[in-house]
Amino acid sequence: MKSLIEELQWRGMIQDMMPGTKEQLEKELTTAYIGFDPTADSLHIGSLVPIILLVHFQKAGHKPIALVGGATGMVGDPTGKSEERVLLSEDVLSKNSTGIKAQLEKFLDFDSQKPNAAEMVNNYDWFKEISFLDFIRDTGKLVTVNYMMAKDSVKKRLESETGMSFTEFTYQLIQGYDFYWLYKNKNCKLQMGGSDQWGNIVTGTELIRRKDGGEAFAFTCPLIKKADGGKFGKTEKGNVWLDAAKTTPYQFYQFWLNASDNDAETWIKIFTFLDEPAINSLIEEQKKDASKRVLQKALAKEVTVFVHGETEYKKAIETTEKLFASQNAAAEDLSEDDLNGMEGIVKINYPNDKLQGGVDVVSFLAETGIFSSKGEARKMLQGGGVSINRKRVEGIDLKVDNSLLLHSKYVLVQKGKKNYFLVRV
RNA sequence: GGGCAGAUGGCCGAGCGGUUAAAGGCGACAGACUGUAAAUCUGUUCACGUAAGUGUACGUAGGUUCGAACCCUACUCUGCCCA
Repeated sequence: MKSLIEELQWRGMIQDMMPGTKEQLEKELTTAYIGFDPTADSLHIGSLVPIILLVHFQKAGHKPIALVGGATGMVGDPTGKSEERVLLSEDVLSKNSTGIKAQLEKFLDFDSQKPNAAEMVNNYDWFKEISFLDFIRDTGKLVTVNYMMAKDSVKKRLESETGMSFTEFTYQLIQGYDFYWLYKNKNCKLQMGGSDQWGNIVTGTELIRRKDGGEAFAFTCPLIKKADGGKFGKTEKGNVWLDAAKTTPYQFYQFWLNASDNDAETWIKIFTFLDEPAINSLIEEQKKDASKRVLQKALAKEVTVFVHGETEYKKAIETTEKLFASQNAAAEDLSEDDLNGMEGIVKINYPNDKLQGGVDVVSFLAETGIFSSKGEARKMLQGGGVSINRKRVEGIDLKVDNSLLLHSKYVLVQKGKKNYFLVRV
């Protein structure tokens, strides 16, 4: 049986680790925390890694704490940012914190009967009590500016054109204090986070040592990137969210299914709970015939089920199969139920009477909102990027009228290969 | 308070009186190829318009000029240096 750390190492989820972390975890039930930034009212898949880390942690019998950064969010983490951040208002922050809290509750076990029940905290709760003077006397005094300036996140900004405000400079102290507070009040001895958080985390362990002579531990996981160096978790529509209202389960499923071969191999270890033999055999299979995309399918399945549940996953699969499995099949073969039952693709209503006399494609595409203007629709048509009922629209002279209706009710429009729209008249 | 430098399209970055809706790159979108990959190649990329074109746009406000992203003035913001 592998230890938790060994398991995470095999999955490629550990970048840096403080000495003694493994021993601490083997010694006793340990409490650990990860912070989540309330920069939006929903988490996106970038936050999935820390969530999964917490789940692994809890599964291994330790106690996870999810910290929502109500206070730190007010300051703004300068890490990885080349420019000063715009401050969020208190309203927005509290709304975001609430949204994030609700999502986290789905993934961790908060059953307070258990000794390792998960807990959720908001650092605003303790920071609101602390006065500025108290903070600089009790905490600021313990850390030298020299120490703080040596951090990468600070160094980079000092060298940059835009500089850095005092507010952001203090960020690491605020986050460091969080760790100290949790150590003191919740016996939390471990902080995890993305590797960009290393500097902030270490400030925390230093504070614990200097304020209290205590010993605390930390490890970080690598930041996820695509193999081609692109940003992870972005699609043509922007972020991939965990909230089904923002990113439908179908779109969510598609995101993972579209992972490149290289990415799929890395990601399946990180984002799923499949064990080593299972993953290895999938990788084997993938190597034999990459075109089957077994890795992508397994990855997409596991993650979709984890986030949205079995039922939504099944619907996503159904829609996927209808749209992609038999791509040569005529759109006319899709039954009315098929069309209507496709969850997650964009559905648009269009007034029937407009169609009676026939509408030119360009206006049709613009008026349905599939394209934001006629000019844009035309450009895409001329580039050959639009299909109606699975047939490429050649030229821009096509009239859309009743004869194109499937089941006298629907028009299936594709923008590019993967973006489907169902227009109902 | 004083001096210096700078502010250009989603980002980076050229332009320094007319041929500039503004080179080049990145990113994004689409096409070809394929496996709903990756890499590569091609096209598009301010808005509206079939087009000709029109409207906006080079920090903000004025000015000089037939004509200004480009020259002048003031202001705002940012960085650097000095006090």
